[in-house]
Amino acid sequence: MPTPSSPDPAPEMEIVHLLRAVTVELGLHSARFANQNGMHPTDVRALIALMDARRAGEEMTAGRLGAVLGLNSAGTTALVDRLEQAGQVRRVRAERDRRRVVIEVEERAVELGQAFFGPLIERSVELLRAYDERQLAAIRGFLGGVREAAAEGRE
Amino acid sequence: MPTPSSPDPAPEMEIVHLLRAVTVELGLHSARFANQNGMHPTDVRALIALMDARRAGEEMTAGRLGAVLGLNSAGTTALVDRLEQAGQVRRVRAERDRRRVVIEVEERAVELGQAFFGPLIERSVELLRAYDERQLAAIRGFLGGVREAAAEGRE
DNA sequence: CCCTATTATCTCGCTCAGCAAGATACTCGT
DNA sequence: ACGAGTATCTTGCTGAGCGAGATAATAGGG
Repeated sequence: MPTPSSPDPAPEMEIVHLLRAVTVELGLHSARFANQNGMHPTDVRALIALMDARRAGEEMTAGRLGAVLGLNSAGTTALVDRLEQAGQVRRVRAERDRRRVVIEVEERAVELGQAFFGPLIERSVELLRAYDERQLAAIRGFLGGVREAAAEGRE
Repeated sequence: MPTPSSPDPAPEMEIVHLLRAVTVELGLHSARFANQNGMHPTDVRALIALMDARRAGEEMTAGRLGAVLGLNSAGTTALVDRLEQAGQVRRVRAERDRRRVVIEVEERAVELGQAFFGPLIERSVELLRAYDERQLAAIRGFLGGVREAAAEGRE
């Protein structure tokens, strides 16, 4: 009898704990990337948000970036200052509305990120290739469902 | 043509991005828990580590906790001070080796955590119940594989 | 066309989490 | 019982992020 006092948890709990463990491990992985490049966790999150926006073809302004990261305006300015000084990002005043500052990632930062996260991403894609469409649908469904459940209650 | 300049990425990338999105969303979820209770992200991570240890039936000392969270000894002391003052944790000098300080979570913190994370966990278990054993094996395999890949290069 | 309300970013002063270095307290092998 | 080793705590400091408010640009009603 492994844990005699516990009320025999559902077998699904194993996967729930596994998902949590993965998020912890990915967080530590990002932290290593931050350390190696003299950055802070928030800087990494910012770069990820910026690259997501770029891939989606959307402009990322200082304000939107701060909102995504949960920073106020002062913190956002400091963050962009830091990233700009490190040469990972540049400020571009918007032509149309010159109050807005569009943040663009430098090619340098993109390459840095790919060099570090590339192997992990490749390994993940490899793992997925071993599964059939029904299994992939399950993975998609589970992850999407958890994301939705976690996103609930965001004001 | 959605993104004419991109080199047509593997369809598996969708799931990789989805996993990253889930980790971001879970991070924000934890941050909300921290905010609502006047805590900091590190405090939440500490409570999670403590409850994991408790479930595994292991003692968690100040030193081990600091190592898990990547804090040095000063930061660890400050962290435990904070949690103790908030009544979420108690210090217990070990009988055998009185240099060691075992950290135990107060029942109050466990209940707080279950009240907040319970619904999300329950929803996740529900999602999983919709899949057959072959699909669950795929989810386990993928998450476990990513965890292992991310854990590589941890000194 | 000006004047006001609104929006977007930045500046200033501060708080507090976490770090480096070292002090303190306890244990164990010889 | 003493010196090396281990676990935690103390001190002083750095810097990320916050609150409040300044600055700059736009949009709309008179």
